[in-house]
Amino acid sequence: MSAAAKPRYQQLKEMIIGRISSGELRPRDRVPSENDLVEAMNVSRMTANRALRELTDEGYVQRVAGRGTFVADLRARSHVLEVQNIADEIKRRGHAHSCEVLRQSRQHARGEIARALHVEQGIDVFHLLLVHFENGAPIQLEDRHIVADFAPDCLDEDFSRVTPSAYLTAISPLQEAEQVVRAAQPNAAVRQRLQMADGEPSLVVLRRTWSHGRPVTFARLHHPGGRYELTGHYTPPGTPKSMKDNVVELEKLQR
Amino acid sequence: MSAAAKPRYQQLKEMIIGRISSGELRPRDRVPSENDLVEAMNVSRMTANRALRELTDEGYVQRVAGRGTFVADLRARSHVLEVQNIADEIKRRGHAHSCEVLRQSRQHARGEIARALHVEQGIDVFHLLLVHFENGAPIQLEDRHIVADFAPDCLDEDFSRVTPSAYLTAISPLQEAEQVVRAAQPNAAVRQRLQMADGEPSLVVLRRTWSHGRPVTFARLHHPGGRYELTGHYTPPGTPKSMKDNVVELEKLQR
DNA sequence: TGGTCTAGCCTGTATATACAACTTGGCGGA
DNA sequence: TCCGCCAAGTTGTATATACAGGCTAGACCA
Repeated sequence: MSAAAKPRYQQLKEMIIGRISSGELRPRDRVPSENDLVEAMNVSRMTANRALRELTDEGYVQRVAGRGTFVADLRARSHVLEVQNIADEIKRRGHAHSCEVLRQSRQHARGEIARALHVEQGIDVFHLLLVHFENGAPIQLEDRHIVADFAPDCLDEDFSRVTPSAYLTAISPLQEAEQVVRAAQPNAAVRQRLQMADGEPSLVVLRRTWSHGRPVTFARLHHPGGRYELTGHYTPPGTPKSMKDNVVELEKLQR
Repeated sequence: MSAAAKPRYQQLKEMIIGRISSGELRPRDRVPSENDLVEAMNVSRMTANRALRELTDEGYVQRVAGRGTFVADLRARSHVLEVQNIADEIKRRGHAHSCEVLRQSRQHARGEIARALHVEQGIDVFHLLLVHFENGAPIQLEDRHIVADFAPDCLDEDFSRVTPSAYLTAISPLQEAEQVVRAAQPNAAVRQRLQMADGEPSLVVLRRTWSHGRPVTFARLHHPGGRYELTGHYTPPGTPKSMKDNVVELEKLQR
């Protein structure tokens, strides 16, 4: 295994990402300044600057000239995850989110679930089934399996208060995600849970999430086609900040 | 308008992006080396290095120690656009792409189209309607409007050979894109064009694309729910390249 | 002719230094 | 007390310099 000497700026970045991931540094906490790093890590200021600047570009921290460097809000880097947390999305629209837990149990992984999570048949997994409501109307049926040893206390959690997504990212930051979006005809159970009209299609998102190099959770998210849509916005890298502000303006106009 | 002095590394980046956008520099062409820029632009090598390094991070160029800096293949930066070009996506799967042009006309923008493109009612736009086939099966109905003065020679183009997406990015690189994904029941016309079964839902992507700060095209892309799905993969920024290779492995395993 | 080796160019990284602009807190004067 | 101003700390940028390591073409030798 190549323990090849990594560049020092990369070492600095990984050290800081590690302290954020571990929870030692929390959003809005102060990150060591360039001069702190110069003294503590015995590097030049340009090297410290490069590390912090790249972390800024990557969304981990925010920097303000004259004030310092701070851990970014999770929201600020949510573009990586897009629709990560339905509750946040609903609140962002200024609506009320509520949630009903239908199932919260321990199971043995079988078939599709075992394959999706890359685990042996029969390994312990938790199964969650819950419905999310926006202003009282069902908007998402979340059918999620979680590798048991990743979240041992999963059965004790009250998921009507904290969404599984928020719970999981609190345990360990999501590192990779893969998702598939498709349109489908819901079966009777899904249609009933989501109070969907006859013939109304559903938008299904299958999402698998990795942490520390292994899949830890696999979710099937069903949404009523008439009440839900996925939105995305792409800005190419390298766009000066001033132009990005214009884009936000355009988005507002669109609404 | 603030002609505020931009940083010199940013000026360098924009100069090079401009030369790529204009077609003066084409994929695989050589980009001026750091020392070239030092002499030609009268900057220090570190400044030239920063400009080229950031262009590398952003996918515009590729650098090889000992050889030089080269314009990246368009494919290499496609992650920004995701499903940008259906033809490329089909070819990547090793399948045959073909396309039938149903309409290619000049119109006056009205209602929804005018609003989506941020133009006055009655402004000239081009309307394209075409069906894309994967191995002979219809996979996408593309209903696209293009601001006329952005692509004046649009009516002369043979879109059965070059997709509108490729045509548009050749005129000027896409700068921002916004998209909405929803599941819907197709109307009879769409269902017939895509040879969809009764009751089969469609996956609809609405995509609006900006260039130079203004919307230039608005597309409605209908797909048969049973034959098409959107996939996405997210890796957090700052992941060392070695780990990204692992992710690719996982993707392959998944297939 | 064919193989080897080296000079020269290129990127990648690291350091020391400098100046500008911004923010905050505290000091001092009105 | 309140206002203004300045010093210290911080980021943002730019330069000059240095060394390591990859790559290539052409010189050189057998």
